[in-house]
Amino acid sequence: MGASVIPLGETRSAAATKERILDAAEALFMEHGFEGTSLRVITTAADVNLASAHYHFGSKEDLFEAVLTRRLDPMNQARVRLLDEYERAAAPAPVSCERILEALFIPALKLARDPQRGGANFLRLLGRAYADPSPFIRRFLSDQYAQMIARFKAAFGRALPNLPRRELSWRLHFIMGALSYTLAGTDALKIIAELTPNETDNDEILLRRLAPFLLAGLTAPLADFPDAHREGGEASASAD
Amino acid sequence: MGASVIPLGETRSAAATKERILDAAEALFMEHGFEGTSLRVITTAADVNLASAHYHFGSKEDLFEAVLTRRLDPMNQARVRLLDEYERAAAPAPVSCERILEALFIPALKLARDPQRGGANFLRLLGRAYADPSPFIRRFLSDQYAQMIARFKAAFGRALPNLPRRELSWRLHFIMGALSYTLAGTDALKIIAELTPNETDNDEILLRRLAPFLLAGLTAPLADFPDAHREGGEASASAD
DNA sequence: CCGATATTCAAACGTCCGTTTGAATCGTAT
DNA sequence: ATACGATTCAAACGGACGTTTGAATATCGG
Repeated sequence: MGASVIPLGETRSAAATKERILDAAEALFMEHGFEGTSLRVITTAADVNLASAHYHFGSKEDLFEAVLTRRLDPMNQARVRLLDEYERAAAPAPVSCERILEALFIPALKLARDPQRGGANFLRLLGRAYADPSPFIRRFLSDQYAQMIARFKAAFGRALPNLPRRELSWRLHFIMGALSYTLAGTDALKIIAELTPNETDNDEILLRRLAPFLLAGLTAPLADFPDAHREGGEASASAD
Repeated sequence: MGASVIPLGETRSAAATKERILDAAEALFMEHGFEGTSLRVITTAADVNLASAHYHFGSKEDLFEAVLTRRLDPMNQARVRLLDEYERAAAPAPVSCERILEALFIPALKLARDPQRGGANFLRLLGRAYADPSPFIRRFLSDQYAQMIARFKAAFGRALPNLPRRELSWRLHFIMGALSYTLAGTDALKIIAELTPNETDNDEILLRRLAPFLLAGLTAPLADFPDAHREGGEASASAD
């Protein structure tokens, strides 16, 4: 469980308070966003005194980062660990793209299906954090993801030796975009697409549909436009 | 220009005030989000009295919707119009997927490259609105997009007659996800992917990379798992 | 059991929020 | 020029915000 370890000089009940705050904050940040969630509603939901939040976490921003770190850090570590495993198993051959995508998705899937650990709630919060304007959130995510992204980019580079690094960067960017957007689960466009709610709630089905889609994009042949052989689409654009 | 039309009983300078407010709100909402932007900083930036915002728009939420509508409505109308054109030109054959994607992208491109109309700023704001938790934003986007999405889904259905409708819905969902995420341009993961800033700022290059990626995903062969016959990554990851 | 430390608590701090008000000013048709 | 509606303005409203304080309470090593 990992969370049952009580740091130096920290009371058992204090650790429980911290976790109750984190749990409430996770659910509420997910529901109303960072700016839209006050410490007062968080501490009320956690049945904890308002000042406790500052005592344990320092500030609202620090609390938000703690909420993200609690689950994001283990998830990204699991991703890298899984990729390591795959690479060891495949050596000296490179790991296939399918497998690399699996290493990216499976830890997210596991988290999503573990209701005791916040699960889907957290992934939706994470997906929203990607699009949050606050500078401190962006800085935080950069730091958290830098290692993992670099690791996976190297792996994809070995799996796709003929794909220029530049193009690979783009495609990895698109993959993370589709993934985070899908995990965020904003229901606005989902409903429009006439997907049954049951379908989009089940993250497993969702990601298993997403993986083949992304795999095809990742391995797509190189586009033939070196830069601008096509002139900027008039309305009646004769598109090739 | 379209914006120079002054509605009944509205003074010329009043129309200018409304537009100054909209411009300032667009830039600031993009920068700090809905909850993180106060009417006071908007009206200060617009060099307008605080009460004017309420006089012209009623409430902060109404102002936000007005900011979105001003550009989103024409863009989506242009998309449908362009698709109509392509269909008329191709009839009785169905329009190709490439063309349909073009109809989806070109109006966004045109908007992005028109600096006089807010351009890229607005697209980033839009991308963020997709992930915003506020219910009124979600409801608004649903209403705005319902028609256009249905229209494009039908076109894709004709272009890909062998793709089950259900699968098409998913893939359209992923497309909108990757598109909105990319347009949002959150720089956190961009920088990680080691893309030069110059590259991600140029929306044209960006979208022209995205289109082939999405096209490949859209036309990918059907995944072979009806539900769960796939044995996934065996390495400690029997993800069921 | 005691003393020190960790934690909780109610209350208050100053600030900013969205919104409202009522009077002053502007623009324009008569 | 005047009257009238449209618009701007400074000021204030009550309330919610993040944070701080200092006393009260719980916890635990000695």
